Amino acid sequence: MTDLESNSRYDPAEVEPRIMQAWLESGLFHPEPEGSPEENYSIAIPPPNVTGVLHMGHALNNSIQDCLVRHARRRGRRTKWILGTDHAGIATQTQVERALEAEGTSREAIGREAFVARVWEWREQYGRSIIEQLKRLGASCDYDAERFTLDEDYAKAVLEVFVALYRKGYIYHDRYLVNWDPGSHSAISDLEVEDREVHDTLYYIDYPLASGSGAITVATVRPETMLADTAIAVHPEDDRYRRLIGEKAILPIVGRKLKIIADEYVKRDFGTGALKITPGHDPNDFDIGRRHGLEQLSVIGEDGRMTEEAGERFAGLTVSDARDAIVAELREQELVARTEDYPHTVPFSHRSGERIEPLVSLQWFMRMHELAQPAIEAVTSGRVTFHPERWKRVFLDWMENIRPWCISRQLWWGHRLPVWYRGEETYVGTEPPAGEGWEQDPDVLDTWFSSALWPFATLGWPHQTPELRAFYPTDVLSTARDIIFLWVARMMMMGIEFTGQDPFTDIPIHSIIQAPDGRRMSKSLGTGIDPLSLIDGGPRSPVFSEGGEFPAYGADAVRWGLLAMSSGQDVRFSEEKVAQGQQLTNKLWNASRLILLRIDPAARAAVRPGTVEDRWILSRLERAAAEVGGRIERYDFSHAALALYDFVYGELCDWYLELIKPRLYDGDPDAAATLLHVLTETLAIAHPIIPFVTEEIYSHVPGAEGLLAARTRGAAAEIDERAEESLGRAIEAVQALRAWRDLAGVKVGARITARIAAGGYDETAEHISRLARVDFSGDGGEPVATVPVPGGAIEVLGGQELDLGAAERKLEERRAKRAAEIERAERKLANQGFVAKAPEEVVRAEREKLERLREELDSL
RNA sequence: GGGCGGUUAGCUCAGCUGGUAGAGCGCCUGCCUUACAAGCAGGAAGUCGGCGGUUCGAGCCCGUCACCGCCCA
Repeated sequence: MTDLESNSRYDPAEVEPRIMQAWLESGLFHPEPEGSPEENYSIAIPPPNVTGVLHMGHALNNSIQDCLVRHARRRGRRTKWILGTDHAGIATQTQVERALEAEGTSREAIGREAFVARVWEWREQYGRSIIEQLKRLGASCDYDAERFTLDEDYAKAVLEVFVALYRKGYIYHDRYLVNWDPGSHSAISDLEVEDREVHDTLYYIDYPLASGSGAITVATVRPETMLADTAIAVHPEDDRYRRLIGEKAILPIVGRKLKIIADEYVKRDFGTGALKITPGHDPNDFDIGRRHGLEQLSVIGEDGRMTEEAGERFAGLTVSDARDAIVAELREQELVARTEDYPHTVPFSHRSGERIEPLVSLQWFMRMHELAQPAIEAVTSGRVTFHPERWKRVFLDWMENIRPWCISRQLWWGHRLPVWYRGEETYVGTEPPAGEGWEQDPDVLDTWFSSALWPFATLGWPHQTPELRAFYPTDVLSTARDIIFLWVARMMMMGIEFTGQDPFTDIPIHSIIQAPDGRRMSKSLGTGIDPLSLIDGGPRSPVFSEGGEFPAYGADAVRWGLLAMSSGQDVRFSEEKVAQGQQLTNKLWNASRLILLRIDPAARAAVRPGTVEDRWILSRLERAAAEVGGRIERYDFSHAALALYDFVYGELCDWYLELIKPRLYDGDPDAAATLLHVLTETLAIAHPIIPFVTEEIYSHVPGAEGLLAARTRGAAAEIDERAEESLGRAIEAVQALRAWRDLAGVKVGARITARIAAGGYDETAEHISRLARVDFSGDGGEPVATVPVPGGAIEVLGGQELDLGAAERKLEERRAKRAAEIERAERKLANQGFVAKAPEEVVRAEREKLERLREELDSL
C-alpha cells in the first residue's frame, strides 16, 4: 500500500503492478461456468495476432471492453472476458522466415515439419507478449482460460466446420483468378488487398488485322500479358469498330489469331475503345473470357516469372524484364503507336505490400451468399445492433453483395486443409482416409476462417461444454470499422450456421486513432505511438514535434484519455487528453488524502444527510452514477469519461469538499459518514474507467472489504431537487461574488461586508460567506455596489477599500448586456408568429426569462 | 462511378427531438489559502466552411458548392 500521508502525488508505477497481481490472485476474472448466457455477461476479445505488440487500437479497444466488463461486474453479473490470440498465418510465417533468412537458411531448406516446429517455438518465446501487455492496461480478461486458434481442440472445431461446409456444398475446389501475393507466395482474399495509386505507362499497340487491311490499336499498361491474349473486345455500339466484330487480328510477336468480340464492359472513351483480353491475368478480362468462352492462358507463374507458355524467348524472365523485352521488340516492329503516362489504382497486398499478380489458380473457395442471409436478417430485424447505427448500412451493403471467399493459402503455418488426394479421387474428412497412397493438400486455411469461429470455438464447441452453455452467445463484439467484414460479418455467419444463435448482440465500432498530425498511425510511416511508453514513460515518437519523453502517465490516465478521445468518428491522438486523465487520477488521490487522513477511522456511522450540502452531494452523486453508467451502457465512452471528470472536479472537489471542510476539521461524525460513502461510491463509479487508482484508494478506506473490482452497486439513491436548487444558486452566488471581488481589486484574503437582497439563501448564507469571504451584516452602511445573483442581488456595503470604478464599468457592461437581452426577449414576445406558433412551454419560459432579467436589471 | 463521415475558440474535440455556443489544453491576471502548484480563483477568446431555402426562430432541418478523410466498385 502506498502511504497516503507522505505521497501528495499518485504514483501509478508503484501501484499498478501490485494491484494487477491482487486482481489476478483473487480469481475474480475467472468465473465459474454457471448460470445462463442471458444472466451472464461475456465478451470475446478480438484475438490479437501472436506476433503482435500492443498498439493504440488495441489500447483503445481493450479499454472499452474492460470498461464494459467491469461495469457488468459492478452490476452483479457473472462476467467472462474470453481471451486468446490468433495464429496469424502470413504474419507469423513471415517473422519466422525472416529469422531463418538471418541464419542463412530457409523454410524450403529445413522442410515443412521442422519449419512448423520452429514457428511453435517462436510462438512460445514471443507469442505471449501482447497478453502481458494487456495486463499492464488492467484488462480483466479470463487469463486462466487463454485460447489460441491453433489449440488442439480449436483446430478440431475448424476441421469440423470445414467438412460440414464442404458436405453442404458451400466449400469447393476451383480454378479461378485469384489475388496472388508474390510477397507471401500465396493467394489472398479480396479483403486483404488494398488499392493504391501508381503511375504506369499506357502503351498503344497495333494488332494487325488478319485481313491484311490495317490494324486495330489497343491500349494496355501491361504489354507483357499480351502473350496470353485470347481476344480483342470492343463495345457493340461503337461505330468505329462495329464492322470489325467477328473478324480476326494477329497477335504480334506470337502470331496467334485473336477474335474481335463485342462486350458492353468495354469503355468506349478509354484508350482507343479496343481492349485486349487476357483472361488469365486480369479480373475483368477473366469475366469477359468466361462470358465468351475464351481460353485462359497463363504466361506468368506463381514465382513472378514468365512461364513456358510465354515462349522460349521470355520464359524465366521476371515480369518487368519481360515487359522491357516485349516493348523493345514491338518498337522494332513499329507496332507501338504511342505511349502516355497513366496514373491509376492497382491492387497491392495488405500483407506483404507487393503488387498483386492476378493469376488463374486452383484454390478452395467458400460460397457466402447462403450463409450471409441469416446474418443479414439478424441485423435488419434489430436483434444485432451496431453502435453508432450507421455501420449497419456498411455491413448490409457488403453482405448483400458478398462474393465467394478464397480460403486456401499456400503457407505452412495454419490449419492444414482436411483434404486428401489419390489420383483422381478427393477425400474430405476430419480424420485422414484409410488406405494407401493418399496425399494431403499442402495448403492451409485463411487465418480469418478459424477466427470466424472465435466466439464459440473458444468455449469448447462443438462439445456442449459448461462454458458454452453459460457464456454463449456473448454480449458484445467491440472493434474498429476496418474489421467489420473480416471478423464481425464472418463471425456472425459462422456463429449462426453452427450454433443457431447470433454470436453477440451489440457491436460497438470505435474510433480509429490517428497520429496527432492526422495521418494514420503506422510503424512504417513512423507515426505510431506506443501505448506502453505512455503508460511507463518513454521516448515520444517522431510525430510529436516537441520530442523528449512521455512522463509515465500510468494505465488509468491512458485509459481515460483514450476513452475521452474516442467518439463516433476517427480522431487524432491527443496527449493532452492523457494528461487530463492523469490529473483526474491525481485529483482523486488527493481528495482521498483529504478525507482519509482527517476522519476518525473508528467513527464510521450510517449516512444521515441532514445538511443541505450533504443532501446535495448525495443527489449529485446519484446523477453522476446514472450518467456515467448510462453512457457506458450506450457505448458512449467519451461522455462517460467526461461526466466522471466533471463530477469529480466540478462537484465533489470544487464544491463539496470545500463546503464540508469546517465540519471535517471539527470531527463531525455525520460529515465523516457522508464523506466515506461519497468517496466509496465515487471510486465505484470511476472504477470501470480508471480501475487502478480507484482500487488502490479503496484499499485505504476504513471498513472497505475485499476488492473494489468485486463490489456490486447498491440501490439507487433519491434525487433531491430542492437541495440541488438551493445549493446550485449558492454556487452561482459565490462565483458572482468572486468575480466581482476580482474586478473591484479586493485582496484575495480580505473580507468584504455585504447584505443579501434576494430570497432562497437562508440555508446557504454561511457557506457563501466563507467561500466568497463576505461578511453578511444586518445593518451598517449604504450599498455601494450590487452583485446580481439568482433571485436578486447581493449588495456590497461601503466603508471598504474598493475600486468601484472598475467594478462599475463592468457593471455597466452587464447592465447593457441585460438590457440587450431584455430587448431581444421583448421583441420575441411581441412577435405574433412566435407567440402563436412556438410551443407554450417555450413561450412561457421566454416570459419568465424576461421577468427575471427585468428584476436583475432593477437590482443593478 | 456509388456511398459514408467531417469542416464549431490558437489546438484537440463536445453540442439531445431546432429555442441567445461548451470542455480540456494553450493564453492573460491574481494566489505557495494546512488534499492536490501535475494545484486554486478569476478572465479574454468563436460572422459554427460558403451561398440559398424552410421556420416565429437554424451550429442543428432541406438544397447547392468548396475542401479534408474513409469505404465500396
